[in-house]
Amino acid sequence: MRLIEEEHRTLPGRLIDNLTHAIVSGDIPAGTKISESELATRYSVSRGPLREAIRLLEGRGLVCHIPHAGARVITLNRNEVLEVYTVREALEGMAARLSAQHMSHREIDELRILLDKHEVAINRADGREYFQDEGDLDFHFRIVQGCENEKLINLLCGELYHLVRMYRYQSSRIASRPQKALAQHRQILESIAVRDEELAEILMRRHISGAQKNIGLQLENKKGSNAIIEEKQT
Amino acid sequence: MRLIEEEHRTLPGRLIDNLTHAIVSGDIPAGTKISESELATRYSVSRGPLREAIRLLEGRGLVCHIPHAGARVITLNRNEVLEVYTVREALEGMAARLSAQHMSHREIDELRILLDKHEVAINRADGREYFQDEGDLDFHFRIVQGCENEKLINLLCGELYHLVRMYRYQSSRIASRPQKALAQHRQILESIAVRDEELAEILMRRHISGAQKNIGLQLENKKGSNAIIEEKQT
DNA sequence: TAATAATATTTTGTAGACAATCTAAACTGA
DNA sequence: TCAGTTTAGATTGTCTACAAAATATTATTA
Repeated sequence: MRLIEEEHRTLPGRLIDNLTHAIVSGDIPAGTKISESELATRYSVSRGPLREAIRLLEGRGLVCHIPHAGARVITLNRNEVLEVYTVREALEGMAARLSAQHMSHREIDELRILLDKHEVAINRADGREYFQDEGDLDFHFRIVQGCENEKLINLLCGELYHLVRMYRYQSSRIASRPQKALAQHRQILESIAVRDEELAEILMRRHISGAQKNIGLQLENKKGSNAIIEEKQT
Repeated sequence: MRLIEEEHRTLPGRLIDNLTHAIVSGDIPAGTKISESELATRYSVSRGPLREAIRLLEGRGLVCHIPHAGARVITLNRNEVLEVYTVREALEGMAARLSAQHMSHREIDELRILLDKHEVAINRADGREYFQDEGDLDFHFRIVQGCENEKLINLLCGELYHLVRMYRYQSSRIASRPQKALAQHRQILESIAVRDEELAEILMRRHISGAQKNIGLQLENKKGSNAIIEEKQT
């Protein structure tokens, strides 16, 4: 695994992208210790730029660093996953409200088309959950993009998005109920279409809160399984 | 200005604290270019640890970095300040809701005492706005602490808190209306005391939304004054 | 054999030197 | 005088080497 050879960028920049991707996609699993020397040789760079990249990731909260002991990919236990969803509820609720104010008719129409595609995918029943999950992210992603609040977009599409993806890869797949989620997406979109901010926010919050409950139940049993995973592929 | 000489910590760690404080307190004003060599000599460290600290701050969003051109302290224009307040509204609203669920009677009583202190400070009319502003932050700070959601606490007391402080130092002082704010704080606290989550969230949101409006009006006139401040004390 | 102490090895922290890039100043030509 | 080019300076990017700390290993003793 070498660096994606982009033309002209700086080493820390490339490392940041590579590491971020590796972490959120699960290539470097949660809890893994990050060995500077090993990664340095793997990416064939010296430790300097690598340390900078790690520090940036630490600032973004993807990695936690203990002095003289090195950095580890963060681990989300059940409680922390639920916390993330609470934050999402607040933030995406607001995003939905703002999108109801700002989204163009064009964007709304495009979203309708997107949801239609999801429907056929689901009905074809080839719908491996993968599709629905990615579709879910996609829908939420677009709503967030529509809110026209840069700060909100960065938080949601940056940090929190990464955490949610990490969790999805980390945990065993969820038996989501695509039809239900799709129906809720439709409701949300229509409330945005008629510019009902209040309703848009409420529906979005209910939608995410429901997902949170499902996840809470699902993680109920395997309480012990969230211990830090050690030494697994540094 | 040298490093705060703490016993045993690592250089990047100390630099992070020093720089963060310098930035949010306005010692290094918004927009300032961050010169590696100068800061390195000022803090008497080599550029390595300094670069790490800067990268972490970049990850936290306090600093923005352009390859081969160096890092600058971020600047908030009017619109961005308002955006931050929108995010605060969503997040602190949720925090108030959670605090209504989780705060202990003891914490609530302590907050009542705090508000009493604010009242005498205001009535004595020695209330330089400083007191009220810090008091305001203090109140909000405690509500957030009471929500028992680590993620939420980190976002609010970390990133956003820094941005709000930065803005306060950056802009000319605000003619806030301490009495009105205090009354709202009292309302919020009482809704928490009776465990009315719904009301607590609504009141908190209204409170912050109001502050946002004030700031919007205040920044109305001096639209031009938000240009990036250049080269001023690197 | 088990627990503790001492040593060895690995890993992180820091500094300084060199290379690449950008900025700005000086120069040339019209 | 102004535009464009070239050169000089300063700044950022990267690497290697060394110091300090933590972890792992071995040795010693009860």
